[in-house]
Amino acid sequence: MPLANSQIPGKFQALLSDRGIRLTGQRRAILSVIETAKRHLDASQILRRARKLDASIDRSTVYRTLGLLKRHGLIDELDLMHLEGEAHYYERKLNRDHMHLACLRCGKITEFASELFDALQRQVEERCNYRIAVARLEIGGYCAQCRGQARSVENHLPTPARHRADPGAEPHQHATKRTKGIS
Amino acid sequence: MPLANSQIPGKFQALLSDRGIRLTGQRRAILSVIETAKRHLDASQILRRARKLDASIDRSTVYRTLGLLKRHGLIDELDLMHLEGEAHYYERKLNRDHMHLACLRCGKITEFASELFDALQRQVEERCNYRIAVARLEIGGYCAQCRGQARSVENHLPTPARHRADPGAEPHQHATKRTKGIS
DNA sequence: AGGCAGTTGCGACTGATTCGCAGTTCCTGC
DNA sequence: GCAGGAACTGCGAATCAGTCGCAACTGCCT
Repeated sequence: MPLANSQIPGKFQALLSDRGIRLTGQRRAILSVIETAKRHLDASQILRRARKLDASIDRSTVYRTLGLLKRHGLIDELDLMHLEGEAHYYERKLNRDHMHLACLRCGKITEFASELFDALQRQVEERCNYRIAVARLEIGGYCAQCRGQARSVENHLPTPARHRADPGAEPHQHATKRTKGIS
Repeated sequence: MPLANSQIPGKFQALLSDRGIRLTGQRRAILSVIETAKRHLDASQILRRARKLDASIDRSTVYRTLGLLKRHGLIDELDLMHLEGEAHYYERKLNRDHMHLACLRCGKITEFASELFDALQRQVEERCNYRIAVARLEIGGYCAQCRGQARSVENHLPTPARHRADPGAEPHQHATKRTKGIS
């Protein structure tokens, strides 16, 4: 789910075999699912789609392949503020680091890249004497559309009103719900 | 585990009762554990410590209280790059937002606040028309100490060396190991 | 002091992810 | 092309974090 869709299909395969990693049918299927995804997918969604290409693929293979790609820095793992469940989401790593904004009300995910973010990373490397491998900036908040609508957006805001009990717990969902569970 | 230890003990209690939230013994115990923690704790560690104050406290109470504090914006939830397991870590929210650097080799966590980070958040609010509630910037990389030592830090780096199989999977641990599992 | 809404402990449950193992397959060297 | 072995896979069971329903309990307001 890149900002610019500048990915050469099959690039993953080339990269992996260049590194002496075996290319199996299952891996090819999983890679192609990730490479062609138009939105962030979690492991169970990747499994479901990969099975359309190779019905025998197993859950563990998906997890093992995701681990492999992660270790090789080809994909990024996201939490997307855990808007629904604890699953992780994956996207192919792009040239440009970007952050993810998750609307706590509607669940919409927005991506945003910025020179300031790049500069911040350079500052960290310098000032903290760090070599950055992955930088994950995830923001939870309220999008313009949701702020436009009525209803309490008061959570997280410094509203020291008396006798106001626990604010609403769950985020509303006008975004697409997905079927849960893997396999 | 704040940058500056400028927390007034009992502040949480006051804040909660100000908001009409009932202060039970269990909550007091959990709050005090979080307020006095010198490092990031996950739910099971919080439970273990809270039980020293009130032996009857249950796992679910810890989770429910953490949820409460989160919703009220009194604590932040962190992943710390999932260096060990999938548990979340918690820290009391401070005035100043800061990022967390996790060394992928030794597991050390470093905190860092920066005007650039603040500026970046302002930019996001403006350019994306967003109201930010939580901003979580987590960085995985290699600290100076670990880079000083030998051994492959090549993961994640663009090293298209031929015939190099899967890079080492697990991060080494010279940081304190913890016992896993809750209750 | 009394009452009850808000909390709690318990035990069962779910969903995500991992693991050991035995069978299979890709890739290399011949 | 083909054999051999390391790398990979599917399977089933296990683990682990976190959640839930329910009946008993208790702060806190009046």
